[in-house]
Amino acid sequence: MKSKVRIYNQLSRKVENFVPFDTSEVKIYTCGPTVYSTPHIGNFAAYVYWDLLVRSLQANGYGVKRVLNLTDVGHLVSDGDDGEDKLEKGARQTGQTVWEIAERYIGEFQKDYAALNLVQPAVWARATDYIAEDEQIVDILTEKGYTYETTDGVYYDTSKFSKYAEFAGLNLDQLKAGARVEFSDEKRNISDFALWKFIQPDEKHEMRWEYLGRPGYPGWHLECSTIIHQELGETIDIHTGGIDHIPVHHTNEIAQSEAAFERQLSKYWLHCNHLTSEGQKISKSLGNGYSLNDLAEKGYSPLDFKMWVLQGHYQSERDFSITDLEAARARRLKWRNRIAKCYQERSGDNSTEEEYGKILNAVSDNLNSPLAFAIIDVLGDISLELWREIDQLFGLGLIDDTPDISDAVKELLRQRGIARDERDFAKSDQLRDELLMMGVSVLDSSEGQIWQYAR
RNA sequence: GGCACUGUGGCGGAGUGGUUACGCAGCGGUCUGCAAAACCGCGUACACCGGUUCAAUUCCGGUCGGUGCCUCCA
Repeated sequence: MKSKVRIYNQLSRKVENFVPFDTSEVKIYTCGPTVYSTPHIGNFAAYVYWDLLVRSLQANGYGVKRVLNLTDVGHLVSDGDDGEDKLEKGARQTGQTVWEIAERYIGEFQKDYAALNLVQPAVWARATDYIAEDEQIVDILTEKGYTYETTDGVYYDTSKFSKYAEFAGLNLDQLKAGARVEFSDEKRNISDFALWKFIQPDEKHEMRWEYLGRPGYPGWHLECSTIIHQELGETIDIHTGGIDHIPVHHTNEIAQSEAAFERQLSKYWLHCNHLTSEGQKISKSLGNGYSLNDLAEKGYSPLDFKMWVLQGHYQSERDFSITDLEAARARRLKWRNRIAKCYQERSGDNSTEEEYGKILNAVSDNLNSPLAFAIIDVLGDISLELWREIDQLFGLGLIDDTPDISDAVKELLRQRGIARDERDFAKSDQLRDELLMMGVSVLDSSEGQIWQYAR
């Protein structure tokens, strides 16, 4: 009944058998959002994929302790001097404080997170709650000789970390050739990054902490190293994030943590690919991309969107479109109406534990939910029990959204049945319309009436 | 410029050295007061050119195309 879990590991660039340090507590860290704008479908696709990771591990009997961070510290828009802090910018535009901005978007994010029926992490870690620990890590790195100071901050000297380029397969010599941004003259190496930023006397920056005798704030890679160390320890099982994090953010995280603690940061690294939206790249700076709210206005539930996400694979490039969302919605409705059929005891149950095993097998093989869905599609009549397990595995809210119909609706159906038996079609059609208004469609089969959800 | 990924039928999307993926949409049929659903059937996909092989969509090489990262981003 349990399956062998296999996942792609960026470290080896291969699909590997998953062997955790402790099966009762698999430690997972997920890079969370920067909370300065309304999250879009591209952001959420990532959390849907990682939700499937957590659920598939749980379905295979593993205990999971996952930490998800919330980047509520503003960071520069770019690495250059012209950058503006994202949170500070949002605050300036709305007249709110940066703290209010962070609070607002954390609320939005967590609301959508729940609407997508995503498994709650053990810890929601806010970057600003870990400033003292950030400073400790900078101190450790400084003691070990990995840092140097410039006029604008404390930098990490990447030339001191010999395997810096390994993780992403970087060609450091070639980086500069195609770089589109000017780098500070004070940096010793092109790939060096700020661990801590100083706030200049003329600089407006609401979020500030006193460190090294002057006001400043942490660099944007530091919080993940800090939070992992505080909440999960020196080595974790799985680190997840977006594909964009490989060359910079995760590379820097490894450099920080492994230099400071001299232990491997994570055994497995998973990255999801990005979404485009109707042919166009989604990015925060372009401001495109639907929010879950936008989809709701078009009549699609968050779980329709989740269905769409899970119809594809986390490592492939996906293009989101409303047409495809419609296909996902139709498929989900079809599944829900197979559940509705269970309430009506119309058929025998063909499902077995072995069939659930096939589904779990597919998902356990590097999160192949598209294959799992195909198995479900052709399974025929499934018991309510098996639907519960499927629901548990994917978190699609199939059963919650498909309750048995009320006694009042059942009574209307009964009346329609009588009218039809009496060949009073005017009345039966009228009752059918009435039921449809209530979201229930009635079909006449050779064995009598069948009801389904119309939406 | 460097590195990485990718090219499957109308759309989406798995997978495989030789056998139906699957979903949506479409067409035909069964059923039916009508409608719908369900069920059955259909369309003859694997960018191109070579190579390996008894056999390639599936392996190898090349060509062409698409995308991402190197700047915030999942």
